[in-house]
Amino acid sequence: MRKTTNFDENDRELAKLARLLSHPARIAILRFLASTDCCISGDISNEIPLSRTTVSQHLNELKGAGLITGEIEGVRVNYCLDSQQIEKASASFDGLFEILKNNKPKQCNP
Amino acid sequence: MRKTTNFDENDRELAKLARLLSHPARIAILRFLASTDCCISGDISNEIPLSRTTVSQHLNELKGAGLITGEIEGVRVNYCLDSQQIEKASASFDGLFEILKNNKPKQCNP
DNA sequence: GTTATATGTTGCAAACATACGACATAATTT
DNA sequence: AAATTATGTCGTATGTTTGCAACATATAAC
Repeated sequence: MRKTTNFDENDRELAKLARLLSHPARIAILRFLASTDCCISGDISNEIPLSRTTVSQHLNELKGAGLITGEIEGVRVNYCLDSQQIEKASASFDGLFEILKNNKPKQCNP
Repeated sequence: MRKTTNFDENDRELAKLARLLSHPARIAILRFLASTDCCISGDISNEIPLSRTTVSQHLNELKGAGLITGEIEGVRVNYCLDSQQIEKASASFDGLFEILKNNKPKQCNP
């Protein structure tokens, strides 16, 4: 059914990135990681109004895409933003919006 | 099941916006609209490797969110980017990435 | 070595998204 | 008014995401 293969490689990449941001929990997680001056592991679960299991899954998706890293440290896991990947993601969105903003006035609404 | 209600209003709005960009067809549609100097209606379907029905649905989602407008003109419909909404969306993403980029170096990877 | 703590994994159900054929509508052309 | 063209809507099939409880693992504390 899903026919994403037929699309432009860049569009597909950006779509994947956008999907990561398409859930408020994942946005909240990213913001939380940016706000703490130390990388906190399970405390994320306390900040997010979802079960630990579900938060863990969201963390995994973010990690899978490379936006965050998770360093095991004894029993704990320290999650961090991957600044480079964040930068790349940011640039991708910028690239799209640059194109979208440069659309000329059209004949249909003069 | 879906518990998005418990989240920050801004995060929820941004998530909705991100969801729109989470499918390559919708990104392609937006880019196509930005690239044509006249707003074309069903020609979008020819540009997108999906059935007319499916493209119509994607157009509807984009219209529902206000990112594009669709002016009926006889038998045809002229779709256009809504520059103001695009600008707003762009600013929302910028706002998030601004926060994410300003994360200080953490103790966990010194 | 047992207990407590922190975390990850599995399996399942509900909700949501995607894709399309078939039908409906409505303006234009013939 | 019949045929054509452009578009939208409905129903339905299937795929994907979200959410959680229950179980598994593994370090640390006692």
